Amino acid sequence: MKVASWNVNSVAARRDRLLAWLGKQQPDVLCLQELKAVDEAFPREAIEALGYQCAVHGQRTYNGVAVLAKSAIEDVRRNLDDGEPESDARLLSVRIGELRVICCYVPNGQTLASDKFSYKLRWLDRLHAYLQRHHDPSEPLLLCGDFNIAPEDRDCYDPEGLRDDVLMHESVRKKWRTLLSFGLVDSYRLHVSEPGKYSWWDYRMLGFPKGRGLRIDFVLATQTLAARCSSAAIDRDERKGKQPSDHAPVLASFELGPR
DNA sequence: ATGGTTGCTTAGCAA
Repeated sequence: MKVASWNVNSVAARRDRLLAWLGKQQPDVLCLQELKAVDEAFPREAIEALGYQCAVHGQRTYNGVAVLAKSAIEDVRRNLDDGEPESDARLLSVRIGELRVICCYVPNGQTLASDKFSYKLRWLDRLHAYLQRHHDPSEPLLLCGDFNIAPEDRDCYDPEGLRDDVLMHESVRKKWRTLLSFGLVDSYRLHVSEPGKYSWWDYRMLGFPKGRGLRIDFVLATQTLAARCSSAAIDRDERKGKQPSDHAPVLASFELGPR
């Protein structure tokens, strides 16, 4: 089973690239973030024509997440479901056979002093509580998405210079460690240990050509799945060429034969 | 050199 996560930065702007990538990579499951489109504007028919089912949680202008799958999607749940007022479409949870897939778009945080940053920290607390409330670490569960966190120095092109960046700050990394303490493993680091592997490069300041990236997109797996993870990759080539997203897709494959 | 890009929505915000 091939799983991928990709922040497309507008599903309308990335429509042709998305369809071409699906046709080429043929993932069994794809989590999308930053649709920047309402449900009605999602290119459902074109994606279904490629053999996928779609669960979409859209929003006008900002945010928006979706899960695509080659087999049946069931029990679709939206948002963090904790009674707090939520205007952002940032979380979508689905069941695909025995597997639970949660697609998330963690708030960026903008600047350390902003209200958006305290919202980010609180949102990560709420996500951890959501996992504890609805799930058990013994389940086959994947948490995929744009976490807007570079967990370690090897995930950043300039760890010293960006120590106080909202993607790097120790307060955010602490939330990351708490989140993974639920019982989640970063599938990419099961297979690749070297630094300099990134999933996002800023459009500004020639970020991609200069290699100024961070690894902030992940396929996280509970131990039962992590034990069956046979490969992981970042499709850096997808960041190249005309009108790319600022994020590259991240991939992980799992051997889920009869047990 | 304190900028720079992209996308959505139309001048300002978010990333």
